[in-house]
Amino acid sequence: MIHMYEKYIKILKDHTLKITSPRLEILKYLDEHHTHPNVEEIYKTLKKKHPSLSRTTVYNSLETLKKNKIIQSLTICGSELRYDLDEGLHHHFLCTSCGTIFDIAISCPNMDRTIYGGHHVEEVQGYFKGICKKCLTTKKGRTNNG
Amino acid sequence: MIHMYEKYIKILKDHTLKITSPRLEILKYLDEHHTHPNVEEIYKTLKKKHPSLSRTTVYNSLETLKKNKIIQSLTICGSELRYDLDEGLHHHFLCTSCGTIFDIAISCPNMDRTIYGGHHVEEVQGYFKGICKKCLTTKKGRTNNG
DNA sequence: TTGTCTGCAAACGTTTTGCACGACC
DNA sequence: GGTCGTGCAAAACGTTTGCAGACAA
Repeated sequence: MIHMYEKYIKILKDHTLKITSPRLEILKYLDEHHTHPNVEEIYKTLKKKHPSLSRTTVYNSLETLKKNKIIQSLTICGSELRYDLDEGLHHHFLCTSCGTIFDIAISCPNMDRTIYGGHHVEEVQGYFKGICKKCLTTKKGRTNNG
Repeated sequence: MIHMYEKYIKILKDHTLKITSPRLEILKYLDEHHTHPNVEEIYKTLKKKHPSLSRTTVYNSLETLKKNKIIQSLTICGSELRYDLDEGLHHHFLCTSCGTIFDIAISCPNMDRTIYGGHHVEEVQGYFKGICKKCLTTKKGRTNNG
């Protein structure tokens, strides 16, 4: 795989963004890890390969990618921002037992409307909290990411 | 009105919580201001009447009320926490032009289910972003709370 | 070469913590 | 008298800013 970054280079080019190492790495990371990581997770992981990487750059790059609608951010329960590839309308489920965040592909007619009660809706985010399937069956009272 | 706090005293009693001045004032404030205020707004307003009030107490009281499902917290776009009386399922619309947060009483069949994809859903939050009715008609490009 | 991106250090705003005092059953 | 709530100060946390030097186009 000589061109493992080709896909991400194309995405950046399509948005007329400059091709930089941090942007490619972050994009690759989010493409390969659909775990809705926060800044710290992204930073720590990429820092291993690229020791010169700074937290500021991670923040900057995420902001740039977000503005270009390549990625999206989400926050559940007022915790830190988490990031996700922006791949169409989907919602998020947070398991309060294991801390995992799942994507939920929900089709809800009311949530697709662009006008609601006279307001023009541009963005929709749905957050669900509860106990995930896995934790329900194992019945282990685990706390966060266990 | 000798007993303007009676309503809030009852709520606290019903939850076997101690009746304290900060709790009553915060509850009263949220009941009278459905503007989804943040901690600073609540603190600054109540501080005028009760100069000895501390920010810590506001945080503590909000946390207690939240744990007892009397109020709920919300955060749109990763900004600070905002608070709201917990009055059944409703969602929130943030106007990116004037910064106002509206309640949206939406009835979406998929969002009322307690089991979704095998996961047990305990809480649902829907966030909508866009331009509100008022800003659409006045067409004034205002930025935040103007 | 020019404008943008990176990376460091410091600042910032929000929230949490540790602790002593005070109120209430 | 013991438990719980309050209020102060300090710390922690996630994020933003200012700036100098590096890099992509």
